[in-house]
Amino acid sequence: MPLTRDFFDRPVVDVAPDLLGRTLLRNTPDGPITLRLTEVEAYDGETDPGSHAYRGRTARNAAMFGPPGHAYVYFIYGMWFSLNVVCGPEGKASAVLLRAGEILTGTPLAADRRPKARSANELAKGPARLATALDIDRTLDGTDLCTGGDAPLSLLDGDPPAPERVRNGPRTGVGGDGADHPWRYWIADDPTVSPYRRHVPRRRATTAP
DNA sequence: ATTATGATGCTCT
DNA sequence: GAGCATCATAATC
Repeated sequence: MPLTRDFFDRPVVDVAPDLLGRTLLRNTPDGPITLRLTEVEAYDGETDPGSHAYRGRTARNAAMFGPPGHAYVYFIYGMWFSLNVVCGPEGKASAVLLRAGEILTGTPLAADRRPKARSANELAKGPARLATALDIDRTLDGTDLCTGGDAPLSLLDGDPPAPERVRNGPRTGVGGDGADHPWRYWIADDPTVSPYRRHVPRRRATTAP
């Protein structure tokens, strides 16, 4: 069964841990892939400087201001996509970044898209890897994840972990004033959770003086 | 094990 | 122009 609109129409820090263990279903042109979520991060557009929506609505983040339960997909670092689920009431732009998971079915399809993965655990171990494995790009931005069935992308109820298995800590790669929030959630000891990396400010090579 | 760096282009100021 | 919610690879301990 798909998760309901009401599931996502709650504070983002409540929805995020509740997404662990849920099933993400991606119907690709070549067939379905399912994934069990093991790692997520919450971004609160109202109060959180780490959120893409903190400075207001733009063309890129428009989906975050729409109804809950829809996808927000963005392009990053010139080559990757990341998948989020919009949470909270329409107009309050919060979202959960889906960071990692365990591929349950359609593993050959995922492996074809991730030729550099050295094990099944690496197929979706990180937000860009997850998006690559599941063939997710900006054409899915704004799509409804509560439809189920043959929809291109949906979130189903799945198999949540026992509450004592849920861990939380600071978010990966988030610096500045948003770094303090312990809004990364993962399943303890799960081999598909990505390694934590602290934010490192980096500047591209400048042109010669 | 950790730390560094190139790739690559869009978005916002 | 500066920075980016990353990945893969290489260098070094």
